[in-house]
Amino acid sequence: MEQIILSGLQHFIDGYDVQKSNWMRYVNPARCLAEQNLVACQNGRDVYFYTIRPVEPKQELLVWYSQEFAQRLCSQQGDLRHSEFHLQTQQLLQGSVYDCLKVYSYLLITENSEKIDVEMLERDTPPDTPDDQIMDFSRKMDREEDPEGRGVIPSPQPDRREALLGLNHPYLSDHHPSLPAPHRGLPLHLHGLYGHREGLVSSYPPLYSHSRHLQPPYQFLPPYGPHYPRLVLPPYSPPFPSVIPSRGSLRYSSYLGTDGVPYPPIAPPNLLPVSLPYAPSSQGGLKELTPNVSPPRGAPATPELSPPAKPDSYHPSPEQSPSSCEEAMNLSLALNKSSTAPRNGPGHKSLPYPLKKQNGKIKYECNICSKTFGQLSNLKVHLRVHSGERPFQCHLCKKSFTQLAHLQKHHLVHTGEKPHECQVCHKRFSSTSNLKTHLRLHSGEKPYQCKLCNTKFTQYIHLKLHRRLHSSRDRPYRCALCSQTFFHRFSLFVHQRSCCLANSACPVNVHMKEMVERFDASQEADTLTETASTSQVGEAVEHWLARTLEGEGKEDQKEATSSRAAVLQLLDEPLLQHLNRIIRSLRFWRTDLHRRRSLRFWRT
DNA sequence: CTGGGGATGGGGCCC
DNA sequence: AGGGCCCCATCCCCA
Repeated sequence: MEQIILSGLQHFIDGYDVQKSNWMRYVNPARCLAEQNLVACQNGRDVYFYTIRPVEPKQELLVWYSQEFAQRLCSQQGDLRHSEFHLQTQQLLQGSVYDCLKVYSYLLITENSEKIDVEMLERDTPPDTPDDQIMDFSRKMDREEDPEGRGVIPSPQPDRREALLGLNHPYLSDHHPSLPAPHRGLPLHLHGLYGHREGLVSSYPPLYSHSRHLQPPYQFLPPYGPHYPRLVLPPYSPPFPSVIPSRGSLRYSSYLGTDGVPYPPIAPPNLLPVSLPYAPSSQGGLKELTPNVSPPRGAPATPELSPPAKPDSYHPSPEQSPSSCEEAMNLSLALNKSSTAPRNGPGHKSLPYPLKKQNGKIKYECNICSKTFGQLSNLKVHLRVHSGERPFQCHLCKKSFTQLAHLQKHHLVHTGEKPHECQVCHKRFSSTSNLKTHLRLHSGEKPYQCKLCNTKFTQYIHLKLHRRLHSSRDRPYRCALCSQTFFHRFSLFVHQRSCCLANSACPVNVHMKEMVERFDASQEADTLTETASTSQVGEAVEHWLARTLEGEGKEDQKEATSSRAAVLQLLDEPLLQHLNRIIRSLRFWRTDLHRRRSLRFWRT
């Protein structure tokens, strides 16, 4: 193969030169979609071919070129001023298989050359670079979205072979009306190589961009696990490397087999990476067809653009003879590897995530839920939540997990190991968090408190369950002005007199509303009948107030005492005056607390 | 209903 | 980049 540098393009792959080209020249275009057994995808400047079904010996390697690809091929025409392009286009029109492939490779790399070297940008962007100057392909996708808002560009679907090979094909025209302008000039990986009619779309960044949120990735990326046994690799480009099974999952089996692993011996043979949904390729495949040029496993079809293969880094040892599934996995791994290996020249890496800057630090944002992460690896682990990838499976119970650590923790279930001991009662726990929860029993700490009745709990879930009790009860007394409801008539009465008509935006009134609501839900209010006397209500309020103030800090006890005294003085007055004065007293006391910034009571 | 504990999910951070 | 550890949140089960 030869590599030339032209104006506006990076590389040119000549499939004619049998001395320099590799097995890629044996890949032919399929006559129909059903015929294809290879899928092509681009990663950086590398072109990869995946087998999507077993390839028998002597079987031709066939890849289907979509109409979308043909369209992009056309759209490039204006960009390629070099006469080489015209020559190739002419050859393409003649229907040469190799020429087709040749132009295919040509365009892949040419399009790629338009991209900014994001890795360099990521590395070199000064901290004060505005966000909008950071290359973000997902945003680009947003900007260039179909103006009509369609997530997928509809297009006619003639025979694709004809379309590509030029026999009456209408797509080798810049002026064809069906040519989706928004897709012109997009980096190839933003499209995928295949059209949408058969549901074949790229799972590359578009799926993870906000503009495509209507197409959640999991519908294209079935989660691994027992429910998805060895699915055929769908004919779209692979997801970005984070969704591809990580090397960690491969390592795990050997990792478990090594010494020093915190597992008892029973575990290792049973804990293996989960089966991947890649098509099992038959024995043979590429090797049978290209015995002299068989690439290293996982090598891209554009080897001169890729780092040399590192056999030791991901090839299983002989005793770990890879299954066909693992073969496919290794291909993915190599893809992953190649995307991160340093290479010369720009435009070999794309970002499947937007970059943000927060406090001068680069944040990696999830394209789906917009969560940001300080480290890319954290984002990649997070993305498994959306992709459904659960690469770590327990082979004892078939449960799978998104993180190795989770699997390790889970394994304690089978071993019965409880490595965390309470130093007080020596009870043992399998997790630190459960130990921490347990320690609250000894310390008496109950950090979760009900706002309404002040009941405290050691666990948040208990508070949540408790809250349901409040919400499940009927509140028959509704304020006609603000629709707030109460359990008790007198609560509604106080509410309407004290805080409903007042400026509700005033912080004092906001808290007064809370006060009334809390008293309404208190056990003191519950003990009162709806026909309770003034003094009975006043007494209940005082009692509730006193109890509420219990447990507050000593600094607050002073205010609590004086407040109780104020309440007690009011007990023998008529109810309305009674409560109003209580409220005024409380309001004053609360405002005073505000000033002193000791508001614990009011926040509870 | 409350409370205690087991199991798991997921993010942060460091190495 | 990935592993390891820690932490918090959550769900579930059961007494």
